[in-house]
Amino acid sequence: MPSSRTRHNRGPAAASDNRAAVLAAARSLFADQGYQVPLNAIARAAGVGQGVLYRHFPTRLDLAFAVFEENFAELEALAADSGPEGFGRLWRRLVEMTVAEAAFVEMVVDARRALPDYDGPRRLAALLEEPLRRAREAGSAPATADPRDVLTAVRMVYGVTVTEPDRDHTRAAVERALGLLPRWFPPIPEGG
Amino acid sequence: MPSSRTRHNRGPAAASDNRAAVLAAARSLFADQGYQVPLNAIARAAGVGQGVLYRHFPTRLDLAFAVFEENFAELEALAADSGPEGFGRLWRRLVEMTVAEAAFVEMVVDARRALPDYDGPRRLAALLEEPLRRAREAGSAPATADPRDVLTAVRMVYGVTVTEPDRDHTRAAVERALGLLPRWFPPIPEGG
Amino acid sequence: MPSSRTRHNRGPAAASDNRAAVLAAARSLFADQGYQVPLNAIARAAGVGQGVLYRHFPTRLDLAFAVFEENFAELEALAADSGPEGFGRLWRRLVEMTVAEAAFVEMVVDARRALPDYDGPRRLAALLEEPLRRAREAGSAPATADPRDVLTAVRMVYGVTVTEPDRDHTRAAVERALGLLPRWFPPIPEGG
Amino acid sequence: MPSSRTRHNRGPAAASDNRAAVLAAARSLFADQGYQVPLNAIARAAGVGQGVLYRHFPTRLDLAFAVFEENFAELEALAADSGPEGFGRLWRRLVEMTVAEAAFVEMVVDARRALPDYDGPRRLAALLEEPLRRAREAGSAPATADPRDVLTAVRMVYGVTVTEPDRDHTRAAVERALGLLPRWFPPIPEGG
DNA sequence: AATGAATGAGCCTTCATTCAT
DNA sequence: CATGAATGAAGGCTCATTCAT
Repeated sequence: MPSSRTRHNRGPAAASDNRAAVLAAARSLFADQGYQVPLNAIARAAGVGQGVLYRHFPTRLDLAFAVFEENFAELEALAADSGPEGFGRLWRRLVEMTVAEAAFVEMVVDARRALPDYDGPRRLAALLEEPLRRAREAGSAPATADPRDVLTAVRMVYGVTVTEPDRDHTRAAVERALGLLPRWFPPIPEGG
Repeated sequence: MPSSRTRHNRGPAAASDNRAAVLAAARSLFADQGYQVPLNAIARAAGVGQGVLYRHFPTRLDLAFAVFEENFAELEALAADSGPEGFGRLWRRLVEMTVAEAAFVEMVVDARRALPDYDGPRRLAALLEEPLRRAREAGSAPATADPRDVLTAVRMVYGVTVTEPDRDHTRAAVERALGLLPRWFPPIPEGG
Repeated sequence: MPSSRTRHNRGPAAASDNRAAVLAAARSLFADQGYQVPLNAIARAAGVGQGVLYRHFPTRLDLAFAVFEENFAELEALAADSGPEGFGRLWRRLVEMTVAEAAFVEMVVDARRALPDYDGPRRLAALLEEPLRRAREAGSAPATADPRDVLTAVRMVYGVTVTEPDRDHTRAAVERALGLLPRWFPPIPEGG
Repeated sequence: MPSSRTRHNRGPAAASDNRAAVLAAARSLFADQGYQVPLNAIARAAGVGQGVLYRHFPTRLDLAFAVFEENFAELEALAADSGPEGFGRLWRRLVEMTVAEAAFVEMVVDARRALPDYDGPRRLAALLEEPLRRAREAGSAPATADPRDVLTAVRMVYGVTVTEPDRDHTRAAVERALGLLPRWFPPIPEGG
């Protein structure tokens, strides 16, 4: 009999619901408050106990991995796109993610520090390989263009994003930054 | 006779030594651990009590202002340099500072947030004005080159720096980033 | 196995015990040391960690509200008392509370400062209304007697209490003070 | 040769100036911020070093004694006043002091706690003796009126003063309190 | 398996008091 | 004697992590 004074323990069946709620809350708070947002704030926003968070995600990194796995998956899906526009779309999405979720980048940094053989950057490089090759073949990228350049450019955009105190100016700041990159990094379409 | 349990009070004459010790410790720890390093760690590293730090620098920003005022001064001195190479030197020094002391950039961000009329960015833009004008006249920068582009580029370099978990790779990562910027941003000379 | 270095985590079931322990410790220390007693002293006296105190009572005022809500409730119960003696009992209890728990008064002052629409004084005035009306009707209070007079008299008794350094003399000092008030404020019965 | 970097050490001749400056600052800050105002705030307001304050007044009590000795002296002068109005003036001045300088009362309390044979209250009682005797003889105070009643009444006024969060209402609150005291305590004249 | 409370270390800040010059 | 800096204890608050139920 559920106590009238405590929340319902909904049992094992709720586990995946809880996990999803934590992930959604984490994504939202990572985006709003950054990667270092207090974990208890995430649990609270998810409407679950602290224990649930730790059960599903023993460390902050585990949680961030799960949150941003979706980002990886989305990027990989986009990379599988065949057209000659593939690289452009991928780049634009990377920029959007960096702007909207700087925590994505911070997570990768944290992971590389904590887990020496974390493969995030390699995974990103790998998914960029083929679209970039096609761009080179199509002449929309120079022969020397390399996935590492793209990852570096993402880090550059990240730098502009996190040093902008006024969110209303972030887009303009990022546009100025993109303007400094080589032309083969397509700019963000207006209003995008 | 100084107590064996408390540190010696070296008297007011030590004030400037202590201030200098705090500044040195702060510079070192800002460089090593970033702008958000605990203030008590700085006091400890300087070999002074907490109170000394607060007496000299009531807030973290006051401390960072004092530490990085030297950076501003150095850059302004460099900017007063005449020759057509002025902008190149300034840019290289900005990059070095950003790499060695990412906290410099973080301080500016914090100041802009906390003190709406903080003039750091304007001061940087102002000192870039003249060297950049000369560079444009000498044809080593395009007519459209603007101090705001330079500040944006610094933020981009910052992004690369703080996302590099392995300090041994920072230089290579920054070089790759500089390679993506327009040619009028001179690269760092080898071994520099 | 609980560590020998850390206290036992008695689990959520202990929550209400802990809350009660904090309240009891707070009441005791408020009475002994006044409203400004360090919060960590309260946590220590309650045998709980700092966090527990902050979890249950995020601010000093929250804690004091909880402690002194009992006082309000007791006074309201007393006020519901019918007979013509109602006001006399209420007054005597108010005096006792003020003497034993000057922090009660200090809490109301703090609340008025921190929360402009704190209703403590209005609540006290309201509960006095009816008993005082009956006292006026019974001729034991003058027609002009007003709840505000009663609250003022409580503040006067408070003044005598907190300026008495020797607790053994507090009763005598308060009796002298009551002797200066109009007769419709019944004195404390001897030995009371 | 006075250093250009530190304030002038004005030598022994300045001692009494400094003492006076500290007293003036202390009176002002005691009145504004209460008896527990930080001592370094007093030194700062007086424009002297901490050491000066401690040299002249080793403890807070020593400082408060010196500040409020003037109050005692003023009251004693007033008490020497012969007319039948003597007590009334004395009482009004006591009330004014209590309202404007609650720290006066707090000092007496602190002194009684710290120095068991502090004679402040006796001194006050003594200076009240004669004026009160005259008032009794003139029929403006009852035969039972006693200096201890007056001191108690001061403590009552103090209670009203320190529990008033809004300084703009202090006068009204005190007037209500005076209205509850026996008639032989003359009220404050309007606008007084 | 979920709950949500407990713990305590850590950091921030203030201020009474001491003391070299 | 004055100066004014140094000290460090104290207290406030937060949050990562653990754990009884």
